[in-house]
Amino acid sequence: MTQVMSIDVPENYNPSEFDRPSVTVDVAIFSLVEDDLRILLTKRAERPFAQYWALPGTFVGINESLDDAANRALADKTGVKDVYTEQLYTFGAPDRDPRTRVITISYFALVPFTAVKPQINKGDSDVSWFSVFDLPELAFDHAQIVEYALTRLRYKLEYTAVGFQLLPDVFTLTELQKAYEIILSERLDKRNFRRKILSYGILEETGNKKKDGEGRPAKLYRYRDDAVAEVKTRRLFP
Amino acid sequence: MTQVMSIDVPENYNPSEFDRPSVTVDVAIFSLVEDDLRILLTKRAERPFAQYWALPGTFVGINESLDDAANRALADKTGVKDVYTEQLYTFGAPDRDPRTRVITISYFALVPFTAVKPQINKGDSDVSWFSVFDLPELAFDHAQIVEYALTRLRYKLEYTAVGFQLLPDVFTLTELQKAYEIILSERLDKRNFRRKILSYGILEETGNKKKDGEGRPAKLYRYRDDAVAEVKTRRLFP
DNA sequence: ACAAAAGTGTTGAGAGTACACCCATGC
DNA sequence: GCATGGGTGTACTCTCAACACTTTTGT
Repeated sequence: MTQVMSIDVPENYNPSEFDRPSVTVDVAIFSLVEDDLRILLTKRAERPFAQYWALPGTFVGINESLDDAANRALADKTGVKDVYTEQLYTFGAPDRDPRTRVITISYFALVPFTAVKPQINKGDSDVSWFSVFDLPELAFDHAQIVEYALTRLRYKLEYTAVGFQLLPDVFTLTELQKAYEIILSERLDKRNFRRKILSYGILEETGNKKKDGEGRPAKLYRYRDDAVAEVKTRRLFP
Repeated sequence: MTQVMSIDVPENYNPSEFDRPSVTVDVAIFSLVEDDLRILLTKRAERPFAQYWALPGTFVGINESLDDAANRALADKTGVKDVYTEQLYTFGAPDRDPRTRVITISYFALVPFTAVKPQINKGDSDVSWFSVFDLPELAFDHAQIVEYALTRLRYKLEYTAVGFQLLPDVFTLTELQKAYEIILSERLDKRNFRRKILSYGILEETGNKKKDGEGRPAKLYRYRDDAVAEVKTRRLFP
């Protein structure tokens, strides 16, 4: 059924020795939706993958950097660019994809929900947000990747202010605290939280106040332009 | 000059879209030699690489896990197995290797120098230890990988007791402290160091004492068997 | 007895945690 | 004027850093 054509390969071609693995990137795209930490999953149209949700991913182009591939996968599903992404870990167990050998470099991305326009592209039958606390069964080893991504996200919150990447451009400290509480699944003390976040020195007041809803209007903050670079340089570990 | 043969490929084959990158692992192998932190480098016999030292590395076999490939590269150069290895980061800039597209998953390894028997294997013209504080010019982006590996190693020392991986099976606390001081390039307080290391609870006394040299004999310690697993689970971050 | 390295405790500073009340606004 | 969420300070605990003398052995 599959039609074929011929190409030239070196005389000493030996599939078992020189076959190359496929290389993909898979991106755990986090966002805050309705007071819940959610992740964007896709379902492929073709069998035999129609039954499992999977992380958005793509093959790495032959002249494309890994970061570019990750950002392309991200933009393809969400329409957003210029958000926080970071390489996580590379998964390469020989049998992780039953079809063929695939090595995948995992990334995580933090996107403000207000910026997202989920898109169903060619090859996908569906794209949807799922709570990380109530995930469906995932394809391949993607459950492991999500767990790793979530652990890393929580860890980063402890010693950086990366949380604001999930919020709109301007936000109140209460909104930021709520984001942290959702991700860490624990209550935080308001005074201690504010002291800690402000001590990082990466937020600045806009001078404006939020005046919807009830109660006293809250000061609006934005993060300094150089905050992203600063957070990224503190990656290390793992 | 190159002879060719033909194989079948799918009809829709499109080199620019489906060509696969090569995938390698490169290993930063650290050891302590003569009160210095050193790293094992190789020089390839073939031109045009005869002029640069490079990290030991290898292609990832089509049915081989990434960890297995890293350990194979390690055993190939040093003869050691079962030492501490950990995946670091994956480097994939399109032009990092001028010959062809190569994505490399970097690892670091900590080996006790007493266990190493450096070996010159096929393809190598030379294998040698170099101080990480005085490196020659390296091939590709290997200088960047070494810098990353060293940063990670130092970071891990701050919150784990991974340093004993560089020492023989049994060692004194003074020897362990010296290892830390060399890696971190700073003096440490003896009492604070001992309190901190022992508080991890991963060392145990052997009951023996070291009786060479002068002065009071020092207690010998070993690390608990489960210490490696414990250190590994604390990887995360970056 | 002396040289040489091992071993051991206490104090002070700073970071992190727990905790309760007043303030500005809309209705 | 009251309901709603915003904003603020202090005391306690624990971790980390600084610091000097005694002990055990070989010669």
